[in-house]
Amino acid sequence: MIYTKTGEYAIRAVLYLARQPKEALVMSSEIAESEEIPSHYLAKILQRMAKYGYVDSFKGRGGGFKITELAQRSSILEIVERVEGPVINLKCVTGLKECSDENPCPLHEEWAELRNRIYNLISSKSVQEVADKYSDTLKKNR
Amino acid sequence: MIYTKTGEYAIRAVLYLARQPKEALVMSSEIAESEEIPSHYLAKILQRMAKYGYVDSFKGRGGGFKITELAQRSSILEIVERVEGPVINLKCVTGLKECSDENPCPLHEEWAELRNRIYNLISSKSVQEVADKYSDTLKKNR
DNA sequence: TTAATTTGGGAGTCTTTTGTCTTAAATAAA
DNA sequence: TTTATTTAAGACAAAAGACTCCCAAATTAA
Ligand code: SF4
Ligand code: SF4
Repeated sequence: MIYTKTGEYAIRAVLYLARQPKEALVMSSEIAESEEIPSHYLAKILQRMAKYGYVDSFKGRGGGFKITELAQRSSILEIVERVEGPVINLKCVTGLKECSDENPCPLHEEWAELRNRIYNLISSKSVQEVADKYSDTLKKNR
Repeated sequence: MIYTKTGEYAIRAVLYLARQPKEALVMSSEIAESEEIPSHYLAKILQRMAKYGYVDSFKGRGGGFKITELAQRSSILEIVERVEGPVINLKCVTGLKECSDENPCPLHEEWAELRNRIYNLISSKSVQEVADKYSDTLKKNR
């Protein structure tokens, strides 16, 4: 992955929630089972996501999580960056020391383009858009 | 980075060696200093690279390392994979669970293309080609 | 032969990430 | 009210990655 497990779990969870019927509450354990994520670990992540305002949480019997509007209109990149710390590891393929746009290694030109496109790929669409289109293909292939 | 520090250090070291005059020996400590890599840590990596046949090593005063032909004609990807274990983490931007070419998430099509291009970027050129072109730009900008 | 230098090899530490466990708080149902 | 359920919180454990240190082996120079 381009980001860490924690970030990946966060995205998978939030996309799972985005695919649920409106206002439906889903338990942490259900998400963990469906997405095959370590249950307690995911619970922690969801806890933090609740603080960040990406999910709403409800305790007690019948409780669970649901996605917020904030998360629905956020991009995948935004959520990942919030959850797993400052920036994403998208700097360089080689990580050479002496380099910049003026002093580029032979891979830089193509890499810079790819890096931009990746960045764009995960920041230009909202979570809800991605989730909806995904639901569609899941339905079609049934 | 797309790969780990260890892999990055290995590549930087081998590219450094590739830029040296033919048959020149360079001490581990010199590479470490130039490339700003923790000295003892790099020593370990070079040790392993010697086993893999990517560098030749010579002990004692006047000793050091030099790149082998194997490394010169290898790709960056090949060396990284050898040094830091099985495969590179280039699987997916989202890491969704239910997905394949038949059941793709909305990002898959573009991602698959980008993934291929990244793969290609670091596997199609030899270390020596990259190093030579890099030396050129370093010279020009002087 | 002795001393200095440089890599080889292995043990060990520190940090970050990942994952587990236990208990408390809130809520809902019995 | 009591019990069951579900999230909140925090301590803890395990694993991986990054980095350090020490001493042995080889080689060169004095
Ligand atoms: S020049 Fe660009 S591609 Fe090359 S090492 Fe620097 S940032 Fe990476
Ligand atoms: S469909 Fe493709 S892009 Fe989407 S999660 Fe699967 S592998 Fe990744």
